[in-house]
Amino acid sequence: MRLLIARCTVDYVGRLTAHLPEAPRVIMVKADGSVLVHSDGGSYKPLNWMSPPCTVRMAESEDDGIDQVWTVENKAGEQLIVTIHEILHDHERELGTDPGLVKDGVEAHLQKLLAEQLDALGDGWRLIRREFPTAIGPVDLMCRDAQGLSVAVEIKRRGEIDGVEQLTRYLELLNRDPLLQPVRGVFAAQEIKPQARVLAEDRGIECIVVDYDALRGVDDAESRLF
Amino acid sequence: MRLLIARCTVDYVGRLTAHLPEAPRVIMVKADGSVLVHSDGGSYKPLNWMSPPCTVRMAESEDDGIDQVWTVENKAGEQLIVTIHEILHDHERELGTDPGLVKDGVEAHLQKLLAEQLDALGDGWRLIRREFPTAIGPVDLMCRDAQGLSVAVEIKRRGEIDGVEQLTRYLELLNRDPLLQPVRGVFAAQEIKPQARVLAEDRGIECIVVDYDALRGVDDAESRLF
DNA sequence: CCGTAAATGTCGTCG
DNA sequence: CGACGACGTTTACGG
Repeated sequence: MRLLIARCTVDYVGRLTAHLPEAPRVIMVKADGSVLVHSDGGSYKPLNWMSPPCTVRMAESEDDGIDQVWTVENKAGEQLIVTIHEILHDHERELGTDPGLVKDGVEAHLQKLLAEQLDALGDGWRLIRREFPTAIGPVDLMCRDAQGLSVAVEIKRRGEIDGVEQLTRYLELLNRDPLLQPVRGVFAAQEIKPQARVLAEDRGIECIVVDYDALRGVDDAESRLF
Repeated sequence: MRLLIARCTVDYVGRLTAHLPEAPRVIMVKADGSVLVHSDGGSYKPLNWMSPPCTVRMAESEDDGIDQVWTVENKAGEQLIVTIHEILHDHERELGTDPGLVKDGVEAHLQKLLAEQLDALGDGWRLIRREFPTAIGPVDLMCRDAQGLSVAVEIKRRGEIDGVEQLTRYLELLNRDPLLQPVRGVFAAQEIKPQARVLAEDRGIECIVVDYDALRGVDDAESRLF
């Protein structure tokens, strides 16, 4: 890991072309050769960057007002050209590999909790399987309701239009299967946007807002019993 | 801008919870209070972060093996807690505001070029308007073909399934308008994924792969004439 | 390696 | 401020 603060000009030529006029910025060079150029604001996204795997070629320059020119290139031939006018700070250190991030609360957990607590979706439901496979991708939960009819459940953290489209595609396909049809759809999310709800209900898809904390609470309570 | 290299533990509690075990990492504190925690590899996305606007509270610690505890919080109450065990490097510098990035080659440009060179889509077409407004959003290009029939064009850099869905929604709506219908659809992109092509053609939508460089070349040549 | 779906997506624009 | 679509989306996961 090398950290530079430098007055620099940066050009990217690849999927698009982008140019950064000269200004002081932070340049981060990671162990895998990737390069990030950050300004002193904005979000976590760098102004410009090159993702690994890539190679860095660093060349001194004789030109007036230019200290070095870095050419960072990946396999696809995309290039990031960093022209360094003046180095203001330069520090390098080995960090080693990171143990990595542990996450909780993403869609996968919501799916697991709902699979264990189907009553949050409907009374008397039975789980056929999670990640029920279809030709165009897996259905989050495939169930049978109390009447034994098929229900395809699409789970999202935030329910938006594309989630409804996704479920619609599944339903269209599943309803061609004589062993399953008729299959109805349920769109379950912690939050459902109004547009998504309108579209879903227009297509006969039921919307259910689920409470992650409540599901987790029940789960924890059950865990403590055993 | 403050750059730290430190052995640290990081916890995020907000839209999800996430934990980083102790390890040496780079911590970037920007002028707007945002904090990024980077490892020495991966891509431009930090392991953990807090986006602006947010506030940082830095507290010394008496605990054994803990130097400082930072609590970064945003308006929504999401928290990033950085526990610093040992500072390995620390540097701070004012960078000022960045002049910002200049881009070229994105979808807007492709749309402009196609609007000027409709013959790349079909002979004898007339442009009705770019960004043709509908209740559910603007259609990239609304045209009339040589027979005077309506054509809705959806433009993408990379043509994938959701682009086809988007165009399908527009067509469904537009075909209810007696002044326009029948409206056919054209899906134009620099690259069209096989699945997207199958879905589009299944719905009677024509797929056209456009050559950005060629369009730009013609455009440049025309520009030089005037 | 391709394809799909998720993301603490982020970022711009427009109402 | 919310909604919506683009993004050099990036990233993870499965066949």
